[in-house]
Amino acid sequence: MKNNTDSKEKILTVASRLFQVKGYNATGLNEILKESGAPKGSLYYYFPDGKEELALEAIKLSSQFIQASIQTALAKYSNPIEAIQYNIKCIIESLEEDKVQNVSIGLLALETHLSSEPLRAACQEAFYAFKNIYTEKLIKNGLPKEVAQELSAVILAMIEGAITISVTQKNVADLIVASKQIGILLNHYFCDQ
Amino acid sequence: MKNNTDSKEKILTVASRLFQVKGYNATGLNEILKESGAPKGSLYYYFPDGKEELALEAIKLSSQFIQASIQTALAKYSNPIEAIQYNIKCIIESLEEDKVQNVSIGLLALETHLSSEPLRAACQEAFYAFKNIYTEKLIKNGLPKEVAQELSAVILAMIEGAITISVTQKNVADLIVASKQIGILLNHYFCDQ
DNA sequence: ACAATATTATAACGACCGGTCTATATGCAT
DNA sequence: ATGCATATAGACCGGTCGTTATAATATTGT
Repeated sequence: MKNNTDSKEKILTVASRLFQVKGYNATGLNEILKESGAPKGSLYYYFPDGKEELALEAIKLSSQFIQASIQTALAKYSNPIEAIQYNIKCIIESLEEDKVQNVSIGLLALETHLSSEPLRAACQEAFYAFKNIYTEKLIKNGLPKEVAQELSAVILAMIEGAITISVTQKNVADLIVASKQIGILLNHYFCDQ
Repeated sequence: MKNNTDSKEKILTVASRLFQVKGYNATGLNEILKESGAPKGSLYYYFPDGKEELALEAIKLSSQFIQASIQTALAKYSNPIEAIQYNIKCIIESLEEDKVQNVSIGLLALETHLSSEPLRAACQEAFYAFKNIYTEKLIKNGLPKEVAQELSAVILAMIEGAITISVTQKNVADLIVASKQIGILLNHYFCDQ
């Protein structure tokens, strides 16, 4: 029998967004159901292990969207500095439109790393995947692998941190500064080659 | 009547730690009371506006401790690069001892920025204060004010982001890398003077 | 049409939540 | 000792939480 309804997808889509924006602990299952219009029986039918299982799949879905965003942005320019700065520009635009969706899993990572090993591991994997996209872009432009890996760790950390501070301050100033300084730091590596 | 017991302080100290580590929404008042040994009546006696008021004071207390840590670390060396790297080294040591306490308010900031304006504003103020400590160190070492402000925004973002990723990965590799690259970035500014 | 499977629907449950309230205890000054 | 102000103690409340259970309904294939 084929799945002919959308309940699973609706639940997952709403959960993915709410978990990213409000966090795991501040998002209730009833809230997800209300917003998705799905029946409660379906939630446990599709996610029999409950909230944690739903969150695990939501993190994976979020990670895929974020990866796609990073990839799309990085593909816009062959120059890695421009590409990464464009990637940050896209994040800035999202935040300015009050869309905190699919730009960060930082909140989920911070709130679950001690309370749920499966969720921590999923966030770790997501961060690893994000870093890898930056790494590949840098390698493709001539940086040695170890340097590329270091720099992508720095880029991701700076973006995550700048998002945290920017949403708190309700302005994107720190992301703009981060973008500029990432450019200066990367320039140091590329122009010294 | 003099306060001859420590209930207010105990509540606040436990709350400060638990809110930082587990977050606001995952920490229940009954948990704070249990751990602090304080009576529930005292909680509402000292914090009549409830959980949010407690969290507000907890954020301020956390901020003071973090500021003190940054200041102590930065005072260890006159050279700002060494000082900031020492500051990060202290954070690394805390994380390695499984002490996520008084190193970051990132979790609190991310989970409350949309749900509580007083808490968001308190976190904003805290971030501003942290940045200011770095800014002053950089100015004292000859950087123009605007540059110093940009760089401290970057330093704080990188530290916050690297903490997020490090606790998720359960290793401090990204903080170590962040420390090194902050050195390289700052070197670019100081050696170009 | 029927059987098997998938999905829905929803009441109920125990646990926990933040907050309220009132009686009592404590501390201090007179 | 008494009275007043401060602080404690803990029962209670209505609400929400995540989960379970079960019956009903929908869907699909033969």
